[in-house]
Amino acid sequence: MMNISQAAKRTELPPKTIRYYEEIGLVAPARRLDNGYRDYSEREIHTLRFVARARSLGFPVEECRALVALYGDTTRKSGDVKDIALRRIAEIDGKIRELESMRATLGHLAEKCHGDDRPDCPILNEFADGPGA
Amino acid sequence: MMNISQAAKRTELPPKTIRYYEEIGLVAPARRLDNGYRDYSEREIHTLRFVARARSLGFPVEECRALVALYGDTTRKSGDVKDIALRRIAEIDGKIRELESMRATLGHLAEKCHGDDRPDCPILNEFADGPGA
DNA sequence: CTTGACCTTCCAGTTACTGGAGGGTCTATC
DNA sequence: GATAGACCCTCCAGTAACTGGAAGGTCAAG
Repeated sequence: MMNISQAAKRTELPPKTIRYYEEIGLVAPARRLDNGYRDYSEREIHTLRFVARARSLGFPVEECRALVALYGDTTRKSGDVKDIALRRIAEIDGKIRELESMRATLGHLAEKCHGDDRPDCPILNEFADGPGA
Repeated sequence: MMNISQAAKRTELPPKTIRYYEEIGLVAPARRLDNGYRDYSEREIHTLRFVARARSLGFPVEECRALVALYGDTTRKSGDVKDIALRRIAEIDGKIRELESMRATLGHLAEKCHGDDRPDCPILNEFADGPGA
């Protein structure tokens, strides 16, 4: 008799998110009690946690779906899982590079800006006239 | 007589995006020709480029709105601009840290995974049983 | 028996576009 | 003048992954 808010506590996912994962078929529909309430077993908590961990590492929901399927497939090849992970790593690396480039540009600009009551502002100037103009 | 696709080339924004920015009031509505086509002047190209640069540095559209307003306000305080930039930098730093943490975890896991035809997979194991289980 | 905290479903909104349908316009060519 | 291809317009729907809220049923305590 574990209702959705208990499941939420155990998985650290909000109830809304659990319902959502069920709705999109990322996890199997929960058993229902006579009153219509969802009832969770350890098995489902386990799957929800699996998904929560994958999501927290940045895997998009569709890849979580694939990962859940691989997890349930005892004939899987670990190479398939690793491929997904490596692709994800490459994406993360790309995003980090992009953010670091933004961070560097913004850092330089902020340094050059007095940040006082006067209107003169190198940040706006660069936005207006382009890099290094 | 600069139509939207010319403006798109000059600003490196897709025509759809330019229309969108107009629709949400991020930029002023373009003048229209008799046939209903938008017609852009240098002034608008300038603003669109301003927005494009701010967006490329990761400022959300709403902050771009604020930045455009500050740009047009000759009585602005550069401190207000700098505040926005510093907040943005803090956000970027937070995202970078988050991504680096994901990256580290995934890197370790991928290293430990053979990535061959066998089903045994430390990545799935960790997703299933939690960190360090 | 009522209050408050649950639960349910369904709908709308978020961010910043992007794709596509349906339809008008312009330019060049036949 | 007709047609083709490349434009332009508007409006609607969809994306990712939820989140908030309304409307209404349920349950446990007092």
